[in-house]
Amino acid sequence: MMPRTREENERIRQIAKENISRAAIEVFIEKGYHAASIDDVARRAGISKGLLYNYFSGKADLLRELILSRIEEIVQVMKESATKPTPVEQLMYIAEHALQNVQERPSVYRFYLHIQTHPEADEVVSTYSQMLKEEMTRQSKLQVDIFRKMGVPDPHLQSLHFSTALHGMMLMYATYPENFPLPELKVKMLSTFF
Amino acid sequence: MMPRTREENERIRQIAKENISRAAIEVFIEKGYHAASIDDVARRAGISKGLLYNYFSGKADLLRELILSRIEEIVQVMKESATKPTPVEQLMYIAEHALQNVQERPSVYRFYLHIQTHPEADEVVSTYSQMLKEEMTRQSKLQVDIFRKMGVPDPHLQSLHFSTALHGMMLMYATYPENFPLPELKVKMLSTFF
DNA sequence: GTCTATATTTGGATAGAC
DNA sequence: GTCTATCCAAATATAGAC
Repeated sequence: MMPRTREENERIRQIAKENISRAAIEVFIEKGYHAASIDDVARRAGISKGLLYNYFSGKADLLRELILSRIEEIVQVMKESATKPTPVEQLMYIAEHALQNVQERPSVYRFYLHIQTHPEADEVVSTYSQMLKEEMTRQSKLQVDIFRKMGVPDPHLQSLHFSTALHGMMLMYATYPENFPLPELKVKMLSTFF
Repeated sequence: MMPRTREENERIRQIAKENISRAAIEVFIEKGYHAASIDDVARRAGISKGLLYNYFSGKADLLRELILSRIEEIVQVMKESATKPTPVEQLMYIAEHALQNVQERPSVYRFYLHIQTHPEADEVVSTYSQMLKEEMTRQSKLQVDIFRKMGVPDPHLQSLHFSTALHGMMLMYATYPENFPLPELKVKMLSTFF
């Protein structure tokens, strides 16, 4: 039997890591970051607690991984939106994506909102939550540019107004998924902007 | 020396309880419910851990107290709004109060949002968070009635639209207090409704 | 009423066998 | 690579002295 190459080993290790990450977000969503134990995550991933430490240095490291992939996701969406031809289409893309996302997986949005509202004094969580916040600030600057290209009077204020409406909807839907008519509200909201 | 009456004792006990509750919300806001320890709360209240158990049956009981007082606050505001003569004034009162509240104490709003986004599987927190959610649902029904009195075409949808905008602003301000021009956005938002 | 000391539990992290 | 057994720290809760 051929010995495995270094790359092959690396790939296998990567798959194992992703399996654990997936288990982690499931468990964190269900029980919350603090209430979830390493053992919960390991069991969900189908491995032992000891082995988990072979892949992650601890619970904080698991959270870090999830936050980084969330950031990746956000950056990706903004990049995709930039490929659209007109500013309005770009903004529509951002809104559609955000709302579709929360509609499909409200608990995921809930989780990151939960993390974002974590008190700053919690060193572990707040470090990573800070990174997420900074990325969103960066992306919101890009959004201001889009409004600027549209030629509205006060692009900065208009952009914040847009984000406010969007996040309001996401928050409401994530909190009351069963009673919130997202499609109707979406139409109502977008029609006030475009 | 006169022996203290039962009422007097009760009053003293009540003051002690309130002191602990105050300490609890301070500590919970700073460290988060899970990360905060009973000992943290006791120290903040200036008493020993043992004594705290004389007043509260545990950490969950402390949270319960805080949630109940938050619910009390919400009910109070809605009652006050009902004394205003016209529907528009009632809604303005609700909005003004909510925004003033988040502006004065963003961390308090943050804390309750953090609690509200807590996963349902956490039996302790979710029981009380559920109570808060139910009260907000109750109050939102009252708000629909106000819009109905205004005679708008779809009071239910319009009321949700209003709440969405309001909560969006509160969320944005609580998340980015330094960069969010609340007064300007408030004017912008209210002008689209009235 | 109040505190100190202690019992108990939980869970993060490590060591060592296989 | 993987698991089991164990260590250790932290935190809840209680008991008992003052």
